Amino acid sequence: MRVLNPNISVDCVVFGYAESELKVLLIQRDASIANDRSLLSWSLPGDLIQDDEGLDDAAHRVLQELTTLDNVYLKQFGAFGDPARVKKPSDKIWLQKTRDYPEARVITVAYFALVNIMQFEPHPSNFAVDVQWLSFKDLSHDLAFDHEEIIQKGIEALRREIDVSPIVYNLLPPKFTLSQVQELYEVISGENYDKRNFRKKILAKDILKPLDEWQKGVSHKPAQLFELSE
Amino acid sequence: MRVLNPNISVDCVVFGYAESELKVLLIQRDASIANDRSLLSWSLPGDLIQDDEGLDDAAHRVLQELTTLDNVYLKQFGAFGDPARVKKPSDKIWLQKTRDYPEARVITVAYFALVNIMQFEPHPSNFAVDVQWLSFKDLSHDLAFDHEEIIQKGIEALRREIDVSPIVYNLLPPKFTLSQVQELYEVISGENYDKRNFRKKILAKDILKPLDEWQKGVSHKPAQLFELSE
DNA sequence: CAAACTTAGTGTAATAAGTACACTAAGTGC
DNA sequence: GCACTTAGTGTACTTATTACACTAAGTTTG
Repeated sequence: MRVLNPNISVDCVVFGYAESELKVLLIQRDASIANDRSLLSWSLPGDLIQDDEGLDDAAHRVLQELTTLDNVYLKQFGAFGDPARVKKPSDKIWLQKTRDYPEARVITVAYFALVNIMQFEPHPSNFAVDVQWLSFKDLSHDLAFDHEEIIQKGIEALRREIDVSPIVYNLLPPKFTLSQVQELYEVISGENYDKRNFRKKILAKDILKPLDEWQKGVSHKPAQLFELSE
Repeated sequence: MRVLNPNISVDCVVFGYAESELKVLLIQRDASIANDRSLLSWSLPGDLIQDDEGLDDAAHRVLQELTTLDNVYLKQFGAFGDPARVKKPSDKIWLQKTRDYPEARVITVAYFALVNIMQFEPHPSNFAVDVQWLSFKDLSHDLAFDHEEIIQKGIEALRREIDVSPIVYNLLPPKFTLSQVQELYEVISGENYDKRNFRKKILAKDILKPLDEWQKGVSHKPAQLFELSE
């Protein structure tokens, strides 16, 4: 039996990468409950946890329930508990319509995930009526609750991780070119790197395996493909 | 009016430094309630949050209430929410005796702090009957709840922070020698450094100001004292 | 009071890591 | 075949990291 804890939620900041841009997976909550289009603001996939599940489990479950995304790497990066997290009228109304204890103080534990947009096709389900990859750089300023702040902290956590763990390759297809890797690093860090130096550094890590395969269908010299070794 | 949220607590891992060792500030919970000495296990200073206070505020308040420590730098480093966090009989009894909802699922948001043992003299208060600095390296294995794991994660968070921010100086007295700094770094990281290289590195950061003062009362060449600039 | 002891304090050479920089190669489109 | 586009490569220079050993200034001891 499913008992939701009224005070604790999880939220997932799912990053994707396409068209040379970082994307964030956002959902639109079902507004039919209210017949009010202003409730159709974007929010992170997240929900209350169950009383008998772990935080990591809750994050996986919620992500699966709302977006059908399964089996992704999720990493906790912070808890957000400003008592004034819920101040927008649309958030209040939405809580009224959907929660058993709409006035409850809620803190949320935030996770980030990295997925390859092409491999994972999210679909809305449960109370999500739409799921979209939105460009990180032009996120609207009226996300639900404090989700804008959470996303901001999420990318900072991602930046801290980028040089110590190979997780960024989750954002790329299984076979990729070094230029793709470089562009991805540049998008995440907001800096530009020298091509030769970047390749030197990335190959020195010894985690990429060159393949006997080359890009196809590009109108210039095709690049060699690589994959993550192991 | 004070309304405690039954599901959310904060815990503080307060690090100190003395006798060349890292110490952790632990409290002993009041066992008189139960007349049972087995409840006298050590635990981190922590308690439920109030419904109308922020997480950071709660951490400061709780630390102040239990140890009288005030005005310390606290940094959030994780949320712990294993549904089986409470499994030791002594923890269960203690919750029964002290909490309005002893069976409630509780997740805790953990903070770490660094204080100079000489400058902050903690005293037990509220439900703490004793406060002690215990050596990190020989912490007993029967801390309350999952506090051992929290402390472990706390030191990992501290290690990540040590080279990017000057917070470690919170552990030292206002005036200190470079050898003290080195020893502190070694204790925290668990590694040994070359004296000359270490001094070069630490002085290159340009955050230490040499004073016209020297150690006194030591039976060897006295070392020059430094302070954190600004 | 001299010798032993303890920790402070200092520089240099060698190696490794990071940076700056420009041309040729291999495709496609016209 | 010429223009265009991105791939791919090496070297010199600068900066950071490492390894390493002796003298200095006190105290303690015999």
